[in-house]
Amino acid sequence: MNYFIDIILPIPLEKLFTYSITASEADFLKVGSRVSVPFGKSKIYTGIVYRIHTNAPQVYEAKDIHQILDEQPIVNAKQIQLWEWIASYYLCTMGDVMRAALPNAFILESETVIILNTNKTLNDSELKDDDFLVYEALHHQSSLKIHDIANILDKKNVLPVIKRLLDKDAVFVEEEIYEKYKPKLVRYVKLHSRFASEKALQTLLNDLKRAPKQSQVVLTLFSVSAKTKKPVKVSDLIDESDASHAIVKTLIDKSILEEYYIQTDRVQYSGDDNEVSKVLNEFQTIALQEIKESFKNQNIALLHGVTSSGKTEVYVKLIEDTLALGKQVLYLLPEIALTTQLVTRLQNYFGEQVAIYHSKYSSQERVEVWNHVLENNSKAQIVLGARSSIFLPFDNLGLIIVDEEHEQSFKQFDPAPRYHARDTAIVLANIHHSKTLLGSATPSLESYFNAQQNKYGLVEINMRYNNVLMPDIELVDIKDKHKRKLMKGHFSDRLIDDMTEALSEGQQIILFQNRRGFSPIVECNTCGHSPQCPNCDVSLTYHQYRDQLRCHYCGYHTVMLKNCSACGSVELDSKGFGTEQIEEEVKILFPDYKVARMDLDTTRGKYGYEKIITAFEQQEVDILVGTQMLTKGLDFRNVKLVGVLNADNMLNFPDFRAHERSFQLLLQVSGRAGRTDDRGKVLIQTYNPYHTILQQVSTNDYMGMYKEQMNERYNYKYPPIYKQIKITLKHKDYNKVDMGSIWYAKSLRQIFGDAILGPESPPIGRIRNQFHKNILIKIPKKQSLSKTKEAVIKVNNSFLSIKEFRSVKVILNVDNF
DNA sequence: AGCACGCCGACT
DNA sequence: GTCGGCGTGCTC
Repeated sequence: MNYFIDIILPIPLEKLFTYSITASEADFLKVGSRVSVPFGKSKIYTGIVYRIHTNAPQVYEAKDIHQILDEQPIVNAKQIQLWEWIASYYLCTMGDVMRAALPNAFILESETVIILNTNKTLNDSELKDDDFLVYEALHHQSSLKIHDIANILDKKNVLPVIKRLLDKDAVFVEEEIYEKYKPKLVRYVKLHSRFASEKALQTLLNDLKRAPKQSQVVLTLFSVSAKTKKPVKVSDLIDESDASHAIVKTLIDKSILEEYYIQTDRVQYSGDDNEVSKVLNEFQTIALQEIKESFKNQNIALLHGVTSSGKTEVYVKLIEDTLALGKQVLYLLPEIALTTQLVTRLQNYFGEQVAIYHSKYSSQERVEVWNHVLENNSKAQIVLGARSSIFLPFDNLGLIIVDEEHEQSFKQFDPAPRYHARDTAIVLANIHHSKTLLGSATPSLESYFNAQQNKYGLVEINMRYNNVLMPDIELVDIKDKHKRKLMKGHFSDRLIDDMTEALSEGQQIILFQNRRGFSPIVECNTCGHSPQCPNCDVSLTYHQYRDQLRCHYCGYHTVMLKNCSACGSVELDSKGFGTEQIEEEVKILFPDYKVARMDLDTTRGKYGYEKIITAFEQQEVDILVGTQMLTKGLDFRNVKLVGVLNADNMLNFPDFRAHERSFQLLLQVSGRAGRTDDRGKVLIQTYNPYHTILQQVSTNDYMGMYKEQMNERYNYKYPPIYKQIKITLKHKDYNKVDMGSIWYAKSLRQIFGDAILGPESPPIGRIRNQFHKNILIKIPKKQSLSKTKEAVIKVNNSFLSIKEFRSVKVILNVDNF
């Protein structure tokens, strides 16, 4: 009997690939294990076993596998089920899902190495210059990688050189693969076993009398191990005994000490004993009861609790209950909220049982978390993670919490799979027959709609913790202030007055400036020209801290120009205002107070974010100026005043969700104000104080916003009433995308009629030298989603089979919001 | 996606 | 004349 396996490869191809295996391999292998397989001419890839069977492929001969990489599967059946759902729902391949799901270190790829053939000596004159350089280099280094050779020759295409050397038998090539995950080893020492007896020890101590340093190290070793009753780390021993590495090394060389290694975790929790969870107040208790009640009949509940109503405490109780049942908990958060106080808080309650998983973790650290979850280790009973943690190998999830459920960062946009972690989490929970709790102070319309339709249970908390009052939100009409000359820069007299007052009372202030679409742009005062990005259709934005012009889309940057590139005039002015400019203005208005800025530029680096937060928490900073980041999961005690410098730019953003988003964002920032007993104050500056959204924000009227926005969604056929799929076509040649998108839209219209919008050029028509076109499909709720997708795939396949369009990149984005 | 093969313009 | 551009086709 011949055995075969179908495997998933991490490449965006629809097909699975079939390889041949031996009977004993068939016996050993399990679905979900990794194998490495030869793929194409020379490469070796990592694949996941999807199916083991005995049906030989008909039209080709299956290759043998290269190697089995795991003794036990690293992916379980439930995960494969989830992967399949993602691939079919979000219109991507299993390979795409695999790449997103596994930590990088699990995906091994081979690297070609070039080795000198020592049995053959070549005459230098037989070789070309480049060939000779490589040949020479190989005499010094036993092997070279393609990349090394490219460096030596300083050119990209080195394959012809290697080919010539191969033809001359001067070198071999080999494919090398190596395990990327390396366990972290820590060096320990103990006294060599030959001194186990009392007598031998005495002799040793006598012998060491003439080496005081060494003897001190040995004595320290005794005292440390007596005190801690644990193995002694070399690093601790050196610290304790005040000795050098050299002395320890001598002792090891003399076989007085013995070294050994223990594998440790890269991420360790080293907190104190766990705190007992807090007693809930009456509103929280009611909410908890209602959630439990709702879970009896429904699998999903939406917790709508105003800012600082203490949702976290409710979660903690639910987590405790789930753990008591011996089940795992997944707690999803937007990426940025993970670096903050909430993590510490949960660790205080649950200590070692909390594992954290997000993109700032190195690939090695992720493998460790993955393995802990896979083994259902006590160290990973609660996983606190960003969207990608839905891919961890859970086996018995009892509860998934999606906190800040409305956050758009749960949706992955760029590489496929373009999944929404909240929606995928619900599917994951179904697979595990577990419960899902969505939480937010400003739920997304789709979730609230689902709750209204009784698809989800709905629980509300309308009181803030400790009965703190909701902040007083006031709209400031800056059009009027401008008219009456009451503006200083971007600050109204009202805002300045309130700031002065708050500062004089020793309280802190947050100023919020949404940067999106409103960055400082340089404009020539003479001709009105503003410098554009050479690769994208956008104006460059000015960054003061480096005196640079930058493009936010492709990363292009250049030094600030001295003259206008169009007319040569020296009168260049920066228009618009970003956080940097606000910071400058605050410094001038309040020179006696300390200002800090928090945005993408200042939070770069692993701890950039924490540093600013801590400084603000410790009240080293009086005024914090920042972007969206400020809204996420932060809890400051002493903030009296929140100022929004301009609410209009986000309201006018061309997107059907702009109003919903603005509402959410403004209420979230407002929530930063007044978290202690003093009532907080929020000032929102706007040119348009009668805008309904702003009115709804100022009265905290979620229902009003919901009803009005839903009305619009009905009228204009937008989600959550209609489903939508966005199709983006990209190409560097404008005519090609243009013709392609017209063709594509036409074919779709033949099936869906006027449910098709476009093709349209997006507001920014060119990014990284690629022209974009968008087509939108609006799907009524009653229309079968799977049928629709089948039709889309059909159109897509015929599109790709047209020769002229083959080079056009097509992106299918399901639920592109 | 990568990678090889193959055909055409711009330089030592 | 070669180098290197990218269009095309294929991967068990």
